[in-house]
Amino acid sequence: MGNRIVIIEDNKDIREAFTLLLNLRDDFSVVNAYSNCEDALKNIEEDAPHIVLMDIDLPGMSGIEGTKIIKKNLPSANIIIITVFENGKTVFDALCAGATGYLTKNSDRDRLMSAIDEVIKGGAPMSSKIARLVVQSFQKNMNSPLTSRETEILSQIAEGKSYTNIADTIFISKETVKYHIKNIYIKLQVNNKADAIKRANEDRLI
Amino acid sequence: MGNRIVIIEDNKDIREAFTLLLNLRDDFSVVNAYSNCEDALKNIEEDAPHIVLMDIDLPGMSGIEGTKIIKKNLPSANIIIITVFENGKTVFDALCAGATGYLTKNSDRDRLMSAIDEVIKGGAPMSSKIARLVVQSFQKNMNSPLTSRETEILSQIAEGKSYTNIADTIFISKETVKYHIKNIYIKLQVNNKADAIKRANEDRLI
DNA sequence: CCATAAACTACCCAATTTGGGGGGTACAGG
DNA sequence: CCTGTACCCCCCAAATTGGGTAGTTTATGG
Repeated sequence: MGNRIVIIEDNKDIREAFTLLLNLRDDFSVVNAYSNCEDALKNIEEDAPHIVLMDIDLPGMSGIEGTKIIKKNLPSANIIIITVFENGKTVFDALCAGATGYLTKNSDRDRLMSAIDEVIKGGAPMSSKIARLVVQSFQKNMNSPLTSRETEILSQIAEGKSYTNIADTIFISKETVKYHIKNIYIKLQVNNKADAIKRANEDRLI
Repeated sequence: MGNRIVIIEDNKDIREAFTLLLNLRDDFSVVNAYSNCEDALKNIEEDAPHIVLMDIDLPGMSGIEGTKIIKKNLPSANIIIITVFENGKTVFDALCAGATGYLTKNSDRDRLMSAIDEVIKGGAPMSSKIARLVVQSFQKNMNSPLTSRETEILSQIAEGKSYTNIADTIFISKETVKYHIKNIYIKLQVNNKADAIKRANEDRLI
C-alpha cells in the first residue's frame, strides 16, 4: 500500500531531499520528481500519484496552472502546495485551482510527513497562517452599518435578482424594496448596484 | 502570561473535565466555565478571555449566535467551536459568525491542548474533515461547459455590472458582451441574470 | 486543408429595470 | 416624544435586458 507521490519543484537540492526523505517511509513511494509542470503533465496518468507536492514559482507554467490541469486530468490526485508565498491572493488561487493542502516552505520535515498523513486520512493540511487566512475569509463584518432587512436585500441584489423578484421572495412590495435600496446606497455612499456589491464584498457586509 | 480561557458547555462533566485539564498547564487559566451563552455574555468583558471554548448545542441561545455576540462585544476573543456537528452548513455558519477554530468532539485531549496552542500562535485549528470541507468550498468546477471568456463575463455579471460596464473593463464592444451572454444562457439553460448566477454558484462555475 | 469552435462586431425591438425625487403610516425603544 | 426601522405609494427619464438575425476573424485539430 505505498502511496504514490510525485514531486514538482525546480530546486534540485530540495527536490532530491524530499525524494530521499519520503522514500524512507515504506508506505510512501516517490514515483517521479520533476523540475516543471510541463514534464510532469506528460506522465501524470502513468505516474497516477495519490499525492503531488507542488511548488508555485516554477519555470514555464506556474504551480497554480499546473494544479488546475492535473485536477482536470487526474481528479483523484491530492495536491499539496509547498511554497514561500503566503499572501491571500496566491493562497486562494491555489485552493480554487484544486489544491488540497498548503504548506509554507519554512515547514520542517516532520510537518511535511504529517501533512501527507493528514491528506491520506481525508484532511487538508495548512500552515498556521494559511489556515487563519482561510478561516478569516468567511468572517462577516460585525459592525455593518446596514440593518438586517437591508443586509437581506443587499444579499439578493448580489444574487442578481430584480427589485420585483426580491419583493416577491420576501413578501413586501417592490416600492419597499426600492426604499431599502435607496437607504443602502446612502449608507454605502454609492449610487448603483455594482458599486454596492463591491463595497459589500470589500467590507464583508454579506 | 496565563492565557485567559472561558468555557461554554452545558454538559457538567465535560465542562469540569476541560477546566481541570486546562488548568494543569501553568500558561493556561480557566477564568470561568458556563453552561449557556446568556450567563457567559453577562461577564464577557470582565472575564476578558483570550480564548473561548464553545459548544453549539446549548440551552437557550446557540453557540453560533453566542459567537456572533461575543465577537461583537470582545473582538479580540478567539473562539474555538467544540461540537459533534460536522455538516457543512453548521461549520460555515460558525466560521461566518467569527469562530477561529472548529474541533469535533471526538478529538482527544492532546488535540484540545494543541488547538489552543495553535490559536495563540495565530493559527486556525480544525479537525481533518472540517479542514477538507473548508478547502473544498473554494474549488471550482473543472468541467465547466463555459469557455474562459464566458466565465470571465459571467463573473462580472455576478458582480452586478451592466453590459456596458463589462464591455469597458475588458475592452470589447457591448454587442460582444451580449453575444457571450446569450451563449452562456443557452449553455446554462437559463434566460436571465439571476438564474445564471444561481447556476454558476450551484455548479461552482465562478 | 478544411471544419469547427471561439471570439468578436453590428443592428433591430419591446419590455423591464433602475435610480432619483417626492409623499406617507406604524411601531418599538430610549 | 423623538429617532430609527420597516413598510407602502406615485412619478419620471434613462438605461438595461433579453431575444432575434447576420456577419468576420483567428486558431486548433482531424
